Amino acid sequence: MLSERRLEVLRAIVQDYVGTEEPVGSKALTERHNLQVSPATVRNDMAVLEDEGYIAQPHTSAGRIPTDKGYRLFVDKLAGVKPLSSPERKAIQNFLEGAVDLDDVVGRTVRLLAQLTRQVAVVQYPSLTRSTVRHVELLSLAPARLMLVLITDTGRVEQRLIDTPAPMGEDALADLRARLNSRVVGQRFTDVPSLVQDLPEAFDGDDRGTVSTVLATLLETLVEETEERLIIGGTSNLTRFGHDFPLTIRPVLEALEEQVVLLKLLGEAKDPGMTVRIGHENAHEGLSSTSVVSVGYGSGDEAVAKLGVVGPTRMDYPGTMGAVRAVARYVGQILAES
Amino acid sequence: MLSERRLEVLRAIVQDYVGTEEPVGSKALTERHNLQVSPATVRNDMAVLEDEGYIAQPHTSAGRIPTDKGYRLFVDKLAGVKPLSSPERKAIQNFLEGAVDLDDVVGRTVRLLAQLTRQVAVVQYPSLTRSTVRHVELLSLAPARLMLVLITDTGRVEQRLIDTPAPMGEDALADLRARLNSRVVGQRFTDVPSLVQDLPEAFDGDDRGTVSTVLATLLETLVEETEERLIIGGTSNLTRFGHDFPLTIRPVLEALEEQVVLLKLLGEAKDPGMTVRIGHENAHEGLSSTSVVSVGYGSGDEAVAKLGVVGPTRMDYPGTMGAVRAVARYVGQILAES
DNA sequence: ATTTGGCACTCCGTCGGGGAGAGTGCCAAG
DNA sequence: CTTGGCACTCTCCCCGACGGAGTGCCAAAT
Repeated sequence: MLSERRLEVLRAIVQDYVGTEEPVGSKALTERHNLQVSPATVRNDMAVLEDEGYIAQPHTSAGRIPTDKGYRLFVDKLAGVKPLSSPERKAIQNFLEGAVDLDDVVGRTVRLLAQLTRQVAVVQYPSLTRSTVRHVELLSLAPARLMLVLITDTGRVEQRLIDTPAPMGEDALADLRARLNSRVVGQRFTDVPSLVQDLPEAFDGDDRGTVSTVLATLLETLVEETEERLIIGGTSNLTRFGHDFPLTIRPVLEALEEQVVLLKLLGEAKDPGMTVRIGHENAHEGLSSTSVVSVGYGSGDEAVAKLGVVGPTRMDYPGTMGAVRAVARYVGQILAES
Repeated sequence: MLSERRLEVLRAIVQDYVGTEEPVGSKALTERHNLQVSPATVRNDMAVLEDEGYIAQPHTSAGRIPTDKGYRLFVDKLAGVKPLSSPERKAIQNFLEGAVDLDDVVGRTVRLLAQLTRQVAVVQYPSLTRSTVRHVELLSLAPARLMLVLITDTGRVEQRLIDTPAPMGEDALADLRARLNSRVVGQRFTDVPSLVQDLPEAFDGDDRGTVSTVLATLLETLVEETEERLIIGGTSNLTRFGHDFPLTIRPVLEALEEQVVLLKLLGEAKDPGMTVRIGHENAHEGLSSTSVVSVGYGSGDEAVAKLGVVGPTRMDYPGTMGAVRAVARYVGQILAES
């Protein structure tokens, strides 16, 4: 186990390196932080920290920089979550409250998060899987053509065109609409299949086939759209990445364009609370020099989706974590209200 | 007026510079293109071209590179639009045909365009202004709360929550729904206001106020959502920009994040056909070293939105223009079919 | 009048050497 | 275990030299 002072040295190294982006040496450390020891002592501690793999030196006779393992320890043991200032909180609330619909909420959130953290922000749309049904609507567009509209409690709307095997009368359609809604409104998406499977039996003749088609499309929509959407923002913050970034920034931009990668990234964070994945802890290779801070958010107690930021491993973890957590809370409030 | 050969020299300079990204000298030119003259002659021509402002040299005794004016002449007079190869066309068609809904079409288009041109692609959603109404739906969510759903002929769906001054009966609601649809279905969005303004008169008492509220929201949606949406893709291609790109790439990324800027950019291209804006021709400062190639697309004869690419002024104009035009055509076809 | 070869000149990019500076590791003393 | 001292190692930066590519101009040729 590392002694108290050595942990303190590690904390100081992380803080300085995050601030200056330059390897930090023993002398500078003793000056900037009032460790009550001499540079020589710090050097000894650094040697130990390096042996243990928490810090490294880019070249012999350069200062030290934290390794992924060092950041991990810093995040787990040494750093708290920095609460936002009260003006910041106000700004968040004001900014989010102007939103008119779900798209707008998500759009504002991603911009807000990018601005607050000065990093790349990622916001996942509220998942259908954990949502409930607010309403199902069936519209007759043409004799044998229906449109199915699905509205969720988070305000998301999905629509599908259905070509039916046979035309369906207005009465039967109204009947189906009513039966459908009475069964599924307020229910979770995952429960819908079992709730509607016997519906065709209430209809006769051609209508029975039509109802089956409609239900098939509905279930298909539930499955397909479980494939989640997300949006990103603040990519221009990547240019703040470092001096060497031609090589660094490219794979990151590529990874960010692959929604699949991002979804997996967010999905891997099992912890319902905040998750921080540092450098190589991210499975994706292009993100091996970035850290991802993510957290679930939702309209109620339960998380319906995730949001987070992607930035260089050398980031201000306490501040970033504070911003991410605060934004998630406020978005949750907004969603609950609407 | 420039002589035939001088134009030929300019063309050669543009082509070489686009290929090599390096200033091109007189000797290399005569070797690579079989101009039937000596380097010395080419040097004289270059001096003239430089006087006229078509080319410039980064430093004395370096080769020449085209200026914005040079590219402009190249695009207007010297270069055609390079048609895509037949496998490319096939690939486009296959890739776009798998799309299931409008979001998917637009998403696939932007990825396709980015991949094809290896540049940043921008695709605007079909505009509501020039669309027609396919259906309007009103749902009762709660006693005094309605949801308005608007479906366009391009498959776009907009929804709005409405808090009404008083509850409305199911019958009155059905009546309103029927009247509304009979008036506006198939009509252009711009014509809707005049077509519905007298609708409240058909209702009595509380309902009249409710109807007015609904119509107000409908008209508001038409106006607000005329503010167009767009998506971009292929930002990682920016890393191909040049060697000096830390400074170049930043303002471009920032501009791309400002949807307003992009919309204005596309909007400024008045020509219904293809428009190429080169370097400083773009009003936005951050885009002064980029060119924008854009074209309208639509489901019928008329353009309903635009798409295009943003890349360095040093780009392969014929190839890019060919790809942009081809993609626009195929997307138009897909939209017309659905 | 235009084209061509020749030639001197300019300027960039690169490479190697020489400090200066920062930081380390180690050692011996406190 | 801590501290001061000291020699050592690297990096970074500046400088000057050099090679090369390309130009501009001129005088001769077509």
